[in-house]
Amino acid sequence: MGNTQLASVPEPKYWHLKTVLSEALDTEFAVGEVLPNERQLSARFGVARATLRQALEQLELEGRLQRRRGVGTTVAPPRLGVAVGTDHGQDRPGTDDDLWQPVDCVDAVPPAAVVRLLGSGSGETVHTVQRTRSADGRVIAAELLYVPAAAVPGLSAIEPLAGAARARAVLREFRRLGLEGQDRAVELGSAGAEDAKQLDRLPGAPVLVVTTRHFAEGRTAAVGVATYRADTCRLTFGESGAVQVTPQGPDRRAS
Amino acid sequence: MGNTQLASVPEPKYWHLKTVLSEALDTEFAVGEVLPNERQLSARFGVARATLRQALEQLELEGRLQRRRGVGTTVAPPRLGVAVGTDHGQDRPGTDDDLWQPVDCVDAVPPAAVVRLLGSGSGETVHTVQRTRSADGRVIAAELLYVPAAAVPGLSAIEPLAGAARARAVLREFRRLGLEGQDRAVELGSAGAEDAKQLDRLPGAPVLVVTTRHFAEGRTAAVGVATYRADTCRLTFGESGAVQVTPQGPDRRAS
DNA sequence: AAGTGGTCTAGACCACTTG
DNA sequence: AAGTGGTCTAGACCACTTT
Repeated sequence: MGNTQLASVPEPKYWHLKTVLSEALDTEFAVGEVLPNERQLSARFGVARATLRQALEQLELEGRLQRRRGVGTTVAPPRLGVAVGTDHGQDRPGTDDDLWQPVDCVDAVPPAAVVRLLGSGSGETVHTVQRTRSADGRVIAAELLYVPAAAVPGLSAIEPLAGAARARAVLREFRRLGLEGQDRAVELGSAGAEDAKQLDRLPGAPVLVVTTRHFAEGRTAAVGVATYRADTCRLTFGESGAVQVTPQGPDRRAS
Repeated sequence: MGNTQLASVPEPKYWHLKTVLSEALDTEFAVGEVLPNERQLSARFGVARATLRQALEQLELEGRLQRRRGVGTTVAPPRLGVAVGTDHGQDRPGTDDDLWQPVDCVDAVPPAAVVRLLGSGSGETVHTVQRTRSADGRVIAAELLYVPAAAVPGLSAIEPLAGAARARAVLREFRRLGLEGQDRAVELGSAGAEDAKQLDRLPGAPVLVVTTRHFAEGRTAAVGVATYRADTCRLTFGESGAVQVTPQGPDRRAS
């Protein structure tokens, strides 16, 4: 006998490292400060660079760090609380708020999963509006809003429009509908190539995928698929008045 | 000249691998089926095992795969849609629904972030109720519900209780309050050691952290921090009637 | 005991940003 | 050109589950 605790809990190195770094971040670093580079850190802690990276990846996933190739690793600010309006006028597509910035609009046949949600025909093309949402001058979310042509009949006449102008036109028509409600789902995903570019992240970066169904006239009038940067965003589902963009950190359980 | 596309887009191997595997999963495998082991797969694709693992990790993050040490890698079923009630009677702690299963209850001083949300004193101990939520016989979420002693004054008399019985007592008292509303935030996190055990995952596994503020008598009466398995869960925020446990996959953008 | 995924190493090269 | 993080390799050993 002698050692009961030491051998019986072979905590992975990267896990222990993460804990140590996490505490150091709380006490010895300020937001925005750059950490020593990975080679220096791995040497200092006496581990391989891959192991050190495993710890950094976790901390980045938790929104504690921000890493940029060619630049370095910096201490991330607390996550931004972004309101994903539940039934306030807020999120109704087409409203003049500039939460969302129209980018483009094409007609295409949506992915099978979206077709299923729309309940429309399988080969049908729908207006696909591309929008981005920004905060503090940075893009934090990219959305594809799928609006079946049947839902906005007034549009065919304005055909010639393209790009952002076209997107605005579709949204304007869409706004004419009396929206009856929305329906949301949130899940974890990883950024595709296009999303990654818009979010200024590498492909595969973790994102929170918010799928919204917009109801009008008893049917699903549109489906939105928004991808939020999971590293920098905390999605808030208000209800109690406060239309907040609360920047206060919510919680982190004992590590 | 000659090659413009080939050299200009040096897509990472693991990314390409992920795409190939993803398509194979759609066409050649059934849910629950076990894949060849990592050494075989890496050999078959002519890459190092670490590279293969990078692709598998992403697919697991997206809920397409499930890996268990000592067992193997299997094709995951579509994510489970779990309702995170917005203001339906549903989620009121203490209701007899068995969405949540009381596990334990201790009095302790909560993490700083929770203290901030509660607006209570800093050194104050609060009733900390531990609950788990299951679906299909598996635990999908673990929650710590922080209830300040001041909010449930009727409890001190029943002191001797402990464990799950104590938890039920606190919830019963809490239910007596007239809840006025809730407030939620969702963000990405990684499972701590205790959470991981309850969720049957390894520490560091990705989780969706749902922070709920319960309002009563014009104050924050309790704060819940729930961690949902991000690999298997899709959180739904109903509003349109349907109290669903929709098991249909919502979407996945073109890879 | 055998087979699986999980951790770790030491090194190499690449893509990107910045002076 | 120098410095950063990102990708990739080939191998080793460990922890866990199943037989």
